[in-house]
Amino acid sequence: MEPKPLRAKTSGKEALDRAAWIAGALDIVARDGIDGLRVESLAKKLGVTKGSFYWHFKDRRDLIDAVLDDWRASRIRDIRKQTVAEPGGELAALRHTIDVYAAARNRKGISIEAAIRIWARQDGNGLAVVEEVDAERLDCTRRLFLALGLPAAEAAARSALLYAYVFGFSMMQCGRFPMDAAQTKDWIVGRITQ
Amino acid sequence: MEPKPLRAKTSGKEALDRAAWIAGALDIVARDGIDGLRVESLAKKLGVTKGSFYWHFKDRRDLIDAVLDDWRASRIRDIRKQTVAEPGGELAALRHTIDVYAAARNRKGISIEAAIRIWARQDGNGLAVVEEVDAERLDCTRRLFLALGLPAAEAAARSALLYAYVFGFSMMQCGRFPMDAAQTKDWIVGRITQ
DNA sequence: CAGATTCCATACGCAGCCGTATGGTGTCGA
DNA sequence: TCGACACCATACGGCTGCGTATGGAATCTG
Repeated sequence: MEPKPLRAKTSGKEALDRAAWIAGALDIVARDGIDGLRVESLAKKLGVTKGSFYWHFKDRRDLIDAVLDDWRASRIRDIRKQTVAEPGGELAALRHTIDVYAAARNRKGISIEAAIRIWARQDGNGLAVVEEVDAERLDCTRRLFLALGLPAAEAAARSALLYAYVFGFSMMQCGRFPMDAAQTKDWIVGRITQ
Repeated sequence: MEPKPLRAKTSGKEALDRAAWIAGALDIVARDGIDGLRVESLAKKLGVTKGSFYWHFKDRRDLIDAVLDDWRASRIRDIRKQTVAEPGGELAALRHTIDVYAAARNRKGISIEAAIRIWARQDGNGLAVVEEVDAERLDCTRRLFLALGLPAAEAAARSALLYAYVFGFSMMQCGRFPMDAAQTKDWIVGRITQ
């Protein structure tokens, strides 16, 4: 009954699907931003022409919305995965979350996030997506603080500080900072979580 | 002896100088980013044609560099102004700095900063400018913490937390957040400064 | 095997933008 | 009054990018 949309081509070249286009688009977004995401250059990067693109997508906006949906889903999936904690392991989970998100590694993810966030200032749909991700992230860390027994207001404040710090830190990773000193980081993590 | 380059035109229309072009450029950068800064659209916004632009600037890159220089100078001037403190007033100066920089107002300034920072990831000159501004801001707040008698490592860590928080907060001001609750803000400010 | 469907190439018109070349108008100094 | 210069308009060629129209090759279906 399933139409089985992905056909296993016997020839050497695999047919592209929307997921492949979105993956390629994310590479470009990380480097050039949403505005730098061009149909023809993306097609060239994938080794095809835009004739292929306009078969999979209605227009450029359709691609952008697909990228946005993909990003939202992956970001929500990730924050939920990073913030799972056994009872009693909430503090370790918080430290782990800060460590993962405020990392010099994951440059591509940071670039994508920054690009989407900047662009979303001028776009209603993008704005909604960013707000959903922000809300979920704040909620996940807030729940951990609540599980540690903190009062609601302090849990909200700590999660806000955590998120703002992590995001601000990652956004400033253009150049090497004195911020990446281990001693400084440890002090900050303690200040947020304890 | 001075060549007096700016002539007071007696006619109604004032002649444009580089400063006027830069000011107009900053408006566009705030809305569309550096990549959205186009010579012809900027000229249209200023009520002239690009014939005028190419008299004042060598090319589009020349304008961008001028915008960068202007932004760096104004940001360094501003952080120095906001962080002056009488002896004994360092804590108040720190609170004032957080209040000024992590404000929902000043949306244009935040947009400009974010746009420049994003764009600087792909540009050497922009990167250098951003790093200069970051270094100066970190240094200004660090000096305040040092004046409060904190040890050097903690002063550095606090200034890093302050900067990352303020910047992350301002970058997330797309939608309304639970972060702007007065109670939450007060808790965070205390956590950073005390 | 014949037709339908999937996936992509090619070609076209249109628009935006860059940088240059060139001409025009107003203002200044001698 | 007369160049000289500051400031800007107009016009041009070239490039990039969007979206569409159309054709073609490969695969699936009956």
